[in-house]
Amino acid sequence: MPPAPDASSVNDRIAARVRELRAERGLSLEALAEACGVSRSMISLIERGETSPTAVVLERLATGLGVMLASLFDAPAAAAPADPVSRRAAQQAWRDPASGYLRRNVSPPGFPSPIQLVEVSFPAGARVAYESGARQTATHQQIWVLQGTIEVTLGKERHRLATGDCLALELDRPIAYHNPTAKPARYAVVIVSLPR
Amino acid sequence: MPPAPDASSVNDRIAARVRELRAERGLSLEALAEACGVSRSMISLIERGETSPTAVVLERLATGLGVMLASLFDAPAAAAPADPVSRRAAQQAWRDPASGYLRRNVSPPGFPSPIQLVEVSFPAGARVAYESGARQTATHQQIWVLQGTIEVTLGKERHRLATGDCLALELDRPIAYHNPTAKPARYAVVIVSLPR
DNA sequence: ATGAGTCATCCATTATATTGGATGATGCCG
DNA sequence: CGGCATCATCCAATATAATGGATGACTCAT
Repeated sequence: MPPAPDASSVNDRIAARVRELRAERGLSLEALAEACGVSRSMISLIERGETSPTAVVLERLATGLGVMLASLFDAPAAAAPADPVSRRAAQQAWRDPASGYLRRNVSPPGFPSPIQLVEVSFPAGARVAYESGARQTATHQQIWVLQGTIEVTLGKERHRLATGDCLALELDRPIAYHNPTAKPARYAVVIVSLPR
Repeated sequence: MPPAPDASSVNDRIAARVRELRAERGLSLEALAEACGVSRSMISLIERGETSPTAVVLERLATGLGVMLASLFDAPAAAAPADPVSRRAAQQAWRDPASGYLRRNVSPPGFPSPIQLVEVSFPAGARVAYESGARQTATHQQIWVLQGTIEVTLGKERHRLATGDCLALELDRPIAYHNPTAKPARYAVVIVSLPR
């Protein structure tokens, strides 16, 4: 196996990650070797990026370190979390001029989280529709009705949701919201975007 | 490297995945070998699960197949989506005998979604605490107060949340909930677990 | 100063990953 | 039918992953 132009990058990524994980757990090479059934010497070589571990060794390391195998290729985490709390008074709200619905972003805006939580107040009779578009990420949503009744149409599937009901979906088709009643409704949308 | 009890599983997972990906792209071993700079023979061995490829080989395969390295370990996709809607009446609720709080699982139970949505009704003065424990996944949460006031203590950080406020966190420390008021509170917990 | 313990790296050996050429099976065409 | 092309697997040689013991650096206690 001749050295490849990218060899140093994947082995170096693994090296940095294993060092990081071992340090976090306060383990010596010996202790980790016992925990995962890979020799001290091999772990040392891996941590210095001087070898390219096989899949079996990777899996053993992951198991011994208590992480998913895929995460051994992850870059180190960034620092300095932002404010984890968003106060209602500071939450950004936006009213759609066409339908009159009010959309409030509930989640703290600067905090690194895969979760986006949105509260929507939806007038009687209101209707709004979105094309989904092609995405590089998988967008998962759950729509939870807090008050009133709405209809959600995903592609050709229509769901009528009463207070407390919840619809889970992956956003891969056009989606439309409708309040078919004479009273306003309120609902929460939980949005999580994941790489495919 | 003696054969490990789990050796066949990771190598077999990779084998199935590479075969699947190559077939989808209609490539011969020769064509794939040229695309990714790994020998035909080696790809054949990998696809039959007869070897454990190193990280450098894995990365080359991923690049040549146009997928993320981590996805080479993926199991084949499951089928048959479940009911995407959960009705309030069918949602499982559970009352904690010690503190009296009521916990309702809002999310549709069988639908494959990374999101878990839970509604909690929390009596006046109630207090509940959890140790976080070591985890193989990163658990992200957002706690949104729907009614009343609660205090959430994450490790040594205490947050007082009023109606409409939202706290985002990663669950990596002990966490405690407290209702310091004379009125009941209600809050939603959005939980997303991601592989590390 | 000396001895013991801990830790990471070096060293020589073994195991196996990785390769390019050879081989056998299959299908197509004249 | 024979010849050719394509394809996956076999084979022997080379490269390197993976190991356990040895070694050197460092810290601490006497």
